[in-house]
Amino acid sequence: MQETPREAAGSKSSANLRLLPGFDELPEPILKELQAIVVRRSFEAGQTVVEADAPSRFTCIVRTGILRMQKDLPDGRQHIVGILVEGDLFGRVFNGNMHFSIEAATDAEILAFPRAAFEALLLRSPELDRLLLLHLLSELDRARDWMIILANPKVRGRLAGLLLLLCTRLQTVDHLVTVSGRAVRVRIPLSRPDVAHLLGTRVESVSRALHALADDGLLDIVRPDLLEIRNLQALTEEAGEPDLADTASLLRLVKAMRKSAD
Amino acid sequence: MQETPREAAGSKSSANLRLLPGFDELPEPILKELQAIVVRRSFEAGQTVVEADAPSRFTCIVRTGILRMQKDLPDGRQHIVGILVEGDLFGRVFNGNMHFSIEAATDAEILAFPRAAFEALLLRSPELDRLLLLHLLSELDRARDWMIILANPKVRGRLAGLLLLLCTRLQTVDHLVTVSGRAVRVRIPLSRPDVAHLLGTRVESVSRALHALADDGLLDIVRPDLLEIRNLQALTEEAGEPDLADTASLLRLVKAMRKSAD
DNA sequence: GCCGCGCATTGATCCTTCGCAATGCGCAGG
DNA sequence: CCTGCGCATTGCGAAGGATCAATGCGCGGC
Repeated sequence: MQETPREAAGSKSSANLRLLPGFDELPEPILKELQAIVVRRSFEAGQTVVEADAPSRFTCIVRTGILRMQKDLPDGRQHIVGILVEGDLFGRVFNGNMHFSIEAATDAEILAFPRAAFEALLLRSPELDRLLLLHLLSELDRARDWMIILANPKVRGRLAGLLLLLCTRLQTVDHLVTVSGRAVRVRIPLSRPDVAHLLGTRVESVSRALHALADDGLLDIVRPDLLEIRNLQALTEEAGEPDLADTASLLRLVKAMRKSAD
Repeated sequence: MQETPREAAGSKSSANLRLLPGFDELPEPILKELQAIVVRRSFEAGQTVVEADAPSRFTCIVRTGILRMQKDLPDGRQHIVGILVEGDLFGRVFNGNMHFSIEAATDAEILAFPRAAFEALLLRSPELDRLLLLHLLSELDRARDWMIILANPKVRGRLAGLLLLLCTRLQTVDHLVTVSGRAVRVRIPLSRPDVAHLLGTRVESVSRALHALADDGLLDIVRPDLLEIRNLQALTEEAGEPDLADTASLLRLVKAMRKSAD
């Protein structure tokens, strides 16, 4: 949030916090106070949202778009340690700064709460506090899922895992995951280099692994950034981790959408 | 905590909670209440502390020993997603269960707080709540550090990263990290298969990578589980991530101990 | 003291992936 | 329309790691 956003603080009223996941259960007065301190900020794809190790002056929620958390290595390379989508929360509270930078992977809009005010609110509202706690817990779960994906020795397996994770992670984001017939269609909001960094490999290997999966009929490559997963089951086995991403919920999604299509 | 510990609940009074990191700042009455509900439990190396996905009935703190968090894969393999040392906190609060199991890597003693009572206390004590929050944040940082290590394409680099992480992580544990002359001596509380799982590779590769580092003079292998790191700097470069583990604090440790040895 | 077992290491071979170079494709600017 | 640029893909030789098998080592049981 240290970077100068293209659009300065937007209208404070237009952001309906109640629509954010979990926020509908906050008591009315707390919502009002949040509403009063929130600042809306826009970023273009590629812009830096937070500099690594910079004093973090805001706690933020992603309103639209996709952000990537990344660590810049001394040799110039960078490693992605996670992505943030609609409704995700980021920023420090109470201590320290973030050890990674955050960049906009797509055009994005952020709701920012000045840190001091947010912390004060945290102390007064157990509900908000618990919301944050639960968020951190699930973030931790996700980080561990990611670790398991990364520990897969084969690029193919890691890629399969990543695709599954993205599917479940992007479910809630409009137009990125859709079900067509008996297949799941996914728009990958990351470039090939991004994916390669994420998986600890190179673009070429990603390309090869992806096409290998396509050749084996597990998925179709509609466009470089648009995949159609034809065999979720096989992909899960490929990843070697069944409950990795919440595949169950994905399968439910598929069934539900297939049923409604009947 | 569902497993039957060899020794049943120990004496409640003998556990001095104030000695735990962070706990000395809790207000007296809260400490008293924690003291009242805590149960001490012992586990032998290899025993299961918590079953994955089992209803988690306790929130726990490691008192002595090392635990490993691991995910059991359907094909029988298992992946380690983290280790817990003295003072670390684990267990769910408010929702869900853990998606990984916890095993004792060494003989271990833990302090267990019944979940319901602990949660009630959390709601009444902002200090305890914040302690948990901060703990989760640093746990998240660690998970991300680990991700970066795992994303390293070369086994050698991942191993270097793991060693550094272990050094800083085990600093606080007696007799595991010591400084002798200009070298750091570290006892690895994990077996080779454990390390291999952790790094997403096999025992053979771990062995080869370790001996390669030894051949290059970065470290000495005193015993299979006892390493003497001779060149922290080079090891850090090998890992490709400078502030990965808190190497700075390690260097400070080295300097401090060297100075005191003069 | 001998044996068997678990663990770490070493060796040899095969497969995967890396790393570099070249090609193909879409797109914006001249 | 052509050109240059960015990105994805493909090909190929070389390096690294996986895999299987065999050897050493420490330790508890007999």
